[in-house]
Amino acid sequence: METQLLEVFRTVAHLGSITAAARHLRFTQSAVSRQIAALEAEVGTRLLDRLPRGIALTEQGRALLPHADAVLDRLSAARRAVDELDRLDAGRLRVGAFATAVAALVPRALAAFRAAHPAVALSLVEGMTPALLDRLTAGDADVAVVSSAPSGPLDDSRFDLHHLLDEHLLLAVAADHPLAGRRTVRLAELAGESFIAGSPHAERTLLGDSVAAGFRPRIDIVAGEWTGKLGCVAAGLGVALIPVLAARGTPPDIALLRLHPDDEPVRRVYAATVAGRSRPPAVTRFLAHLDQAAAAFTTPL
Amino acid sequence: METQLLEVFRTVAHLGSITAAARHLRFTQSAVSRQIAALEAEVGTRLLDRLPRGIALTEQGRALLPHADAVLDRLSAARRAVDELDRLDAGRLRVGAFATAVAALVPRALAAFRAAHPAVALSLVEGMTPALLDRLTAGDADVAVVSSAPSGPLDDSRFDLHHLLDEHLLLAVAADHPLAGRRTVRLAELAGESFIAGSPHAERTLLGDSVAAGFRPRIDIVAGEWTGKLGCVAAGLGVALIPVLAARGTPPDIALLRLHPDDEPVRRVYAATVAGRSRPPAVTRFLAHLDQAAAAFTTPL
DNA sequence: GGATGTCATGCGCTACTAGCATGGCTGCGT
DNA sequence: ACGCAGCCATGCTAGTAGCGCATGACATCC
Repeated sequence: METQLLEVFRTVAHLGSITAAARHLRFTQSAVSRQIAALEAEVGTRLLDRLPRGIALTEQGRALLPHADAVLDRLSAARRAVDELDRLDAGRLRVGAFATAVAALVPRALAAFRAAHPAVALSLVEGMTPALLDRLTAGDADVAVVSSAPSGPLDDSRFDLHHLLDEHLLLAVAADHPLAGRRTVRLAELAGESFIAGSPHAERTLLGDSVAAGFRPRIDIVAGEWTGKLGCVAAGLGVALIPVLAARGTPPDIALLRLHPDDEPVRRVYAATVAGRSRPPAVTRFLAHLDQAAAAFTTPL
Repeated sequence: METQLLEVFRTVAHLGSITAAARHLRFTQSAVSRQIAALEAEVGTRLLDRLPRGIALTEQGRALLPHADAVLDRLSAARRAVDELDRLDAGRLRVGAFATAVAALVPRALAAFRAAHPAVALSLVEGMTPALLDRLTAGDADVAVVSSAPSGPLDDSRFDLHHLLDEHLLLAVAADHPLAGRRTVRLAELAGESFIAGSPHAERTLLGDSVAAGFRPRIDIVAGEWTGKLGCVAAGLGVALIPVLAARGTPPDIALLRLHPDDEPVRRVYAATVAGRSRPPAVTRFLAHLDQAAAAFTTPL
């Protein structure tokens, strides 16, 4: 029972005439007549009584009509559903992101996205890069904002990596620190400084890469949150490295210096999607907003 | 969006593979591949991600799938509905019949019909022949059991008349009446009898036709119901004509005589349906039961 | 690294279906 | 009362859509 036959049948039933239905559907009368005949042959019964003036539904025709209506209505609903998805008038977007990205980059992109496509349901999960990638492959997230270092290159061929930005590291020092007036600084100059880091083991901190190059920071204070680190820095307890992405709204008692390019560990930030799978429209669109948000973090310094 | 495409799409989605779906649907892989491509072209989006091992639904595919399921399910429901109607596993039968037919003929036919097709909803309306025919044309009844005389020939070309029987008239006399032992009687012999009839005007009674032939019955008692008439007859108040159809379960104090064929007014009983319209399956089947029931009223005398 | 699975696609053929024309039928209007 | 106009069915023809048979590209598994 092809839908066109049902469409024709519905029109004929509604207009009460094969000829009228043919005109309405831009067919010839013969075509419609034959389509009705085909439908009747398929269901094995007469659906219409041919009267001298038009047609009338038989019992079976009356039984079929509401089903035909329902089928055709659902069909257009199906089309609408897919179209809405394409036009981002519906659907969802499940984003995963690592902690620092949730500080500003991802929220800004999400805000811009929601302003443009308010009908799309958003969700955001913070997590570590490996966990985020697991979510991706499990189908629990549509896109994950992840970073490459220090956990090693994540060029796993199972993911499409859309490069967003290279995250620069800033050195936070107290506003009255001798280095506070400088624009850039070299690691070597910091040999005597006390570092406030996320882990007592230098290898697991933002300086992990530099350790291999021979630089061993002195870590006296361990703090997990950026706000805590900055508080220690402001109090003159030491210096800290913070990624640009986390350096939003730095208080005035803190000065931020850029590291010399040669000393800077490379932390590449990507938006990852599952390789081989086509990106849902919401993801494609969201990537553009991510790009825009990322641009705001690469130019200012 | 033709239903075959949806069927193919559903199978592919369910089996996770175009090749598997092709096997399942008895198509070649190329055919299925092309049908999916056609569906995708029609909705304007990719519905499947082609993976090295089978396929996976895209966001749009996931959105379409439940609709496809619903459409196909409804489609088979439609087919079932029509089939049930044809097999008399559903539907309704609305019968109209004149008063005497409701006494026994129609109830017996209905009972037999219901025994054979319990799923069909039955309804029965009693009425006069013209009103019944109006119900038919108005579409409020499916079949009407009507009688031709005395209201004149009803060969209106708007109806298909299925002849059921010629209703014979019986003369009811008291068991101790002089005529009680006879098998047949002529009208001329009844000139002196007192008639119990439905109307004081002989023209409007069952003898209406005979009036034209010169027979004028003496009507002393008017009774509308057959039971009332028979009561009067049994009490020796007179004689009465009753149609065979109403002579069911006659009490023992009544004797029934047949009129001489030449004196008998012809009352032809038909099952009428609207001309030009195909008969619903229930009606066709019911006519057979009516024929059977009618046979029981023609043979016994 | 060959073998085997996946899906896409060019090619030829068939079969469906649309249009055109005609014919039969019925009811309307003159 | 009779022709006419409208309705639907159908024989015929042409275009095309869709199938199967190949083959090709690609990735995985043994």
